[in-house]
Amino acid sequence: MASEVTHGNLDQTVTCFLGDEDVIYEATQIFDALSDYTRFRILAALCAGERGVSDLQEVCQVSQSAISHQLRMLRDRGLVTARRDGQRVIYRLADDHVAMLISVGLSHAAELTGKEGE
Amino acid sequence: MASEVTHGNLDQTVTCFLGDEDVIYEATQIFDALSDYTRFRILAALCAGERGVSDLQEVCQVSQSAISHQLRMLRDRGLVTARRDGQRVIYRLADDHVAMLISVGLSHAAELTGKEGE
DNA sequence: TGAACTTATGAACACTTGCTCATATATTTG
DNA sequence: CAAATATATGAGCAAGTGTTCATAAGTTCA
Repeated sequence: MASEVTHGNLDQTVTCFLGDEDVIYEATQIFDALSDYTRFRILAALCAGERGVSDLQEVCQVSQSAISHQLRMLRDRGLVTARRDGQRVIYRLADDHVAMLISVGLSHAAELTGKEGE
Repeated sequence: MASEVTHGNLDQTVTCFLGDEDVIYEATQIFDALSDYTRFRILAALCAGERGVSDLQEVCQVSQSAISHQLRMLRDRGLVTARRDGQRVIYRLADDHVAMLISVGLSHAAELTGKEGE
């Protein structure tokens, strides 16, 4: 039941940044990246560690081109970084903010869906 | 620095639900609701407590129709509930999952933007 | 160098989104 | 009831999105 997440002064944190357009916009951009099924799966997969493009392609079950386009967007937005390893390109999360949000989002989604991980 | 959020077994939570299409879809829907500037401001405003439509309209600086359309979407997705009070209609968050995500999102956005609330 | 393999990219397209405009519905007051 | 106020809704549209298709670019190996 309920997630293991705790957060002090919730309302304060929110009202604190409510007037700051930049911060709000940045927040919506992060959520936007997480709002697509393919991208969400990419990022969720990367939570467990770095992955090659072909691995991600298999996990997400979409075309190579589709994966590559989405990876580009995630790269452009600074959510993932890439490095080459021979013919392959390995992706990883740029930081753990995203992993945190995915975890929180999944927990709550599970709760709403009535599958609150026993 | 860093947010006050903590979360046990992050990777476990993620990999636990990674195979569950329904849960993943539900998660993307939540993030989608938070990915729009207007909706985000609506929800962030509601974090501080219930608000009437005209209040939200003023906070978000968009037309009455635009606010109403977005509120409908948030209602349809179960993120907010409404009650009538005379001529007015008062909205509030359906649960605190959303407040939590907004809080986490804002904190991280602030950090990325270099405004990590001192 | 030239295949084979892997990833990236550009164009095109169907589909979605968030808004505006006009209008309908609901509530209060005179 | 009629007018005023507050909110909701439907149609329409410009802009954005995620995919596919074709092709380019980078890497390895013979």
